[in-house]
Amino acid sequence: MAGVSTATVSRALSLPGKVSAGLRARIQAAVATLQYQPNIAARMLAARRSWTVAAIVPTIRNNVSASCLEAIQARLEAAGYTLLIGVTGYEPEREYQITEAFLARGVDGLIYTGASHLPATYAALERHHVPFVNQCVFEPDGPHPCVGFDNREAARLVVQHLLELGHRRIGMVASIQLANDRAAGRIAGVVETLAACGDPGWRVPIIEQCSTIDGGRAGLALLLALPTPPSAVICGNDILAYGALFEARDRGLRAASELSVIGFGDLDLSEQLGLSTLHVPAAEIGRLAAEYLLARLAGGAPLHATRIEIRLAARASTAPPRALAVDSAP
Amino acid sequence: MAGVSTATVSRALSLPGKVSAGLRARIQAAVATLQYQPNIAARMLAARRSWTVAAIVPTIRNNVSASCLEAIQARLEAAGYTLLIGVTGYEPEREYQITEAFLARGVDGLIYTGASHLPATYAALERHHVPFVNQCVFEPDGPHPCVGFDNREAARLVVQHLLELGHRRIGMVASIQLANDRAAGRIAGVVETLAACGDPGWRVPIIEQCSTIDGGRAGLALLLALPTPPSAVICGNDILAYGALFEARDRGLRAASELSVIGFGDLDLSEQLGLSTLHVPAAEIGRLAAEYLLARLAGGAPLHATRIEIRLAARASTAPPRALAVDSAP
DNA sequence: GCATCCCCTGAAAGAGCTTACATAGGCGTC
DNA sequence: GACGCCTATGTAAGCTCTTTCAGGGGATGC
Repeated sequence: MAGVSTATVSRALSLPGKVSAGLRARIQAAVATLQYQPNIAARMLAARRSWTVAAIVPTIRNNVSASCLEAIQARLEAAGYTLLIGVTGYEPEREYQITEAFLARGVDGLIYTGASHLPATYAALERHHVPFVNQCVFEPDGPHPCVGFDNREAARLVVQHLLELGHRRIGMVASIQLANDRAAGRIAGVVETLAACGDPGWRVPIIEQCSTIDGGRAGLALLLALPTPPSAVICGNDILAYGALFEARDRGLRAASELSVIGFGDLDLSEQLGLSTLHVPAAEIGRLAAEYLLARLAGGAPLHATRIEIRLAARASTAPPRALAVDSAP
Repeated sequence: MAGVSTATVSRALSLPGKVSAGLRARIQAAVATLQYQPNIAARMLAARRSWTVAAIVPTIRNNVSASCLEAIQARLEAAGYTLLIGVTGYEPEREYQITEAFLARGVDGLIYTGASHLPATYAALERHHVPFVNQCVFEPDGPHPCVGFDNREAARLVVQHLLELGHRRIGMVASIQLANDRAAGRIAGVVETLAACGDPGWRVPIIEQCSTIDGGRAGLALLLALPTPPSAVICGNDILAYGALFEARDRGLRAASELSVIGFGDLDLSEQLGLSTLHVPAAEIGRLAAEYLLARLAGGAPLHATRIEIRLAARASTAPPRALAVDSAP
């Protein structure tokens, strides 16, 4: 209709700079009147490029994941890419299957959460020569590109907050650390910091639970049943912390001075519930992860590891333990 | 490698029944040793079928959406389809763009939330002859297939619950009804039911707010600033209800007898927060929406409209209003 | 004024699969 | 025993784009 070859149309659409202005206008007019839309399958086949990137996350049931995904999507779309989302449910085997499925679909890049993936997953990535990035972890010395923060260091911040408030008997309700390096990092951070700066006589009790409200409740219940229950509880994430908070409330432990609870992640509701927590800038992580991949896809060699600043959001759920609070009264 | 033609391989892979057992085994062995993976782009191009279905939702920031999506994904995967997710942020124009993008990608079917979409969106769907279904609405007489419940009827259930508790002064914090037929349906249901069964002297105040915690807080604040503030507040969804609950708490309105709040949706946290709400079986809706599409894709003519049963979850946030509570005391 | 070079465009060859159609056996039937 | 039909497999023609390569035409330089 524009009186040109298909080659020129193809160029006008994907490399507008390579076609003269007159032709480009004619082609665009024709495209508009014909409502022409390129067949993406044919484009993928011919160009060996899908303009598709996949993000594989353990869950979409929390705002941190959602923010992350939204940020990734926004950045990717601006660059003309489509986002595919995979949800593993924290199962490495499932993650591998999803990886294979996406690779078969010809995704141009992948974004993972955490750095601990099945060897088969890494092998598949290697075999297809597809770039990827691990988000929510920071391992500058590791072999894989990443965007995030050091979970041990984050845990240290949390512990120090509690130590400064005067807590000595500190417990933890962690999420299952098997196949979850972020959970493992947080546990390690708590243990290390307490070993270095805490009461030498205190062996920190750690309960691993599924990341649900009920998991948090059960975890706290177990901690409170100990002969010497802790005065402060660190939770592996905010969902567990909500559970702990609700369980404490139901047991009549209302004030933070009776039991301090601190979380990890800073979900939307955490501020409203007065939960002290480690704030994670999810949207920024997502955006930078997408940025990394786009740079790779454009042929660049972006920074291997990007560090994200985190900060502690101290709120009402943490306070000096009762004994101290009394001591320090005038 | 198996000594057969590509046609036979293709058949062995997609229509195993049409190939003899011996060859099938030979081919599968070859596939395994070569780690052969079909090129999906080529398959899409040749078969004019992408084995991809898209779900377009307003947001993924709540558990109802997430449950829905997970259920859709599970059902689709079982049938060999891949799910593409689009997020509109409640913007019809964006929804249209996403639709066009997915259509260009050759999706085989689409799942929408609600039934009010831009004419351009419906036109695009029509033009491509792609089947779709609207979930979370039930309009047996409407022109479009749907899986869900009648939002008016649901609102009626909520109003009746409050009326039965003895509330007469009922207000509403709704989500923005522009371009959101579910919000509009709920508002209409509240107004109608109250007009029919409520106090004739009471004109129900309705505040529309964005579906956020802060929206809920602001909405409640406005209602409480009225000359005759309501004794019970219906919220368009649970997020708004959380906001209302927090605002009420911060104002010292602790008991449901001072101010009853009821939501819509029944998110994970609602039970913990003691929020009365209309329970929506999100996973079932998602599963059935996927089921509908799969049936269409298989050439069938499934039910045009599927009704989902809903129920009211009465919890601590609703109670008889104070005056009545006192009256009914012995 | 002619040669050189560069820019723009077109022709044509794939990219890797599916599927309609052709073909070759195998079997049942009369 | 021959004919016909059915099933299993092969042949080859697409599906719709991208991209290499070649060529034409205009501008530039000497």
